[in-house]
Amino acid sequence: MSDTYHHGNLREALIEEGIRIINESGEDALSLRKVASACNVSHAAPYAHFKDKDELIEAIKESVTEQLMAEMEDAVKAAANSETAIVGMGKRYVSFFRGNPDYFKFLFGRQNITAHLRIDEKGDDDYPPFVLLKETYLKYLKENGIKKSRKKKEVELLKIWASAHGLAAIACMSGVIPSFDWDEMLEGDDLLR
Amino acid sequence: MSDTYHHGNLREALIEEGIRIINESGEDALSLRKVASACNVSHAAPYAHFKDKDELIEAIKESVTEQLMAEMEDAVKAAANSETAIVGMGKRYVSFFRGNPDYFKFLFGRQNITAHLRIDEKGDDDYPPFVLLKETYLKYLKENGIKKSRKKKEVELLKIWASAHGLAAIACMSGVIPSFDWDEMLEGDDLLR
DNA sequence: TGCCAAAACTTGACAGCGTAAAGATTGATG
DNA sequence: CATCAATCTTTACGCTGTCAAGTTTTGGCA
Repeated sequence: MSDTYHHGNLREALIEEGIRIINESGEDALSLRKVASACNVSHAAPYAHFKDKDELIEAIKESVTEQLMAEMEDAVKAAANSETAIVGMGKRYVSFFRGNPDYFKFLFGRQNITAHLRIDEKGDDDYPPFVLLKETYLKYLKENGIKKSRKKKEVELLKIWASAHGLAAIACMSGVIPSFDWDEMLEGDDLLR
Repeated sequence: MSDTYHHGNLREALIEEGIRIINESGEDALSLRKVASACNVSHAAPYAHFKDKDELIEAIKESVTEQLMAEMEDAVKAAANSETAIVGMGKRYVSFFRGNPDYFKFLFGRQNITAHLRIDEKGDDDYPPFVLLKETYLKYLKENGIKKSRKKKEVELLKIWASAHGLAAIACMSGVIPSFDWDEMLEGDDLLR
């Protein structure tokens, strides 16, 4: 078959099939050999386009990130000013990943934390650090006689939790940026209240 | 050797060696066979204690989480009141993972985001969504003629970034908690400003 | 005490994986 | 038309997780 020996667009096809497999079965199911055979190509063919599996995965991540960027740029255009643009971007960022949880797991990890965010509920397998934070927050409200609606409480709890978890994610999973002084950032309490 | 055929404490030994390997070479280097041979035991011996590799990994995660919990509980005890306890826990949470980045990667993912948090710097391979957020934030400051110290700007930027990223992490990587209404939470702007 | 079932561990085997080397096929270029 | 580089196939290797069957040890019961 003269028209299939040279695939013509194998690089893009591999990325596409890779994304499809991740969406259908998660990252663990992604193997070079499966992607190759999904493209009707031998298991070693990808090596003409990618140095190794990591390079294919990197290309897939770039492709997914481009989709996310398109959404965020859209939010910026739709915003009346920069301030609302920031909030809009944040919302798009969160909702993009909420609509594609497998993408987030693929880009950033594979753990499934369980945490009952609802104030009046709890689960046996809740992530212990979160449970501790939640209990302490409720105690804080009680001690100081603070009355808030359920929603307000949950929002506030979630904000604290997201700040800490997000900061840890950024601090630990960022490449080395030597000039940034984390200790200086953390010495005050601004970041966490 | 009657005293080594039955290891006596293989389960704990496997967990310990697993943690050691992760600390030394990262999660990718963790294989059942390596952990087993590090315990001077055949490659199938772990199956007497763990159903499969995932179950060993789960046990290792539990062990690491216990270490983290000990630190957080320490912070609670050291705090004068619940309010400072919250801030203290957040700090411990972040600093625990900063001191053990491999633990965070192991627990939550394997991605290395690159993002120049310093206002006056940038890198070619910065995570695009972060770059967009940063640029928009700087534009917002300029448009409104807001003057702040470098540090204040960086703190504020980091807070916004951490909120969004942390929320996405929580929203996407949490187990299903049916009664929690994410849409209700996200419909207002409280969470992101 | 002696025995026996269950627990702990070994050995051997299998399919799937990533990857390297060598050869076949193709399209483009001179 | 000849040639060469790019692309793809074939073959092979070691490593992996897992299973099945056999061996050793332990603990408890007759």
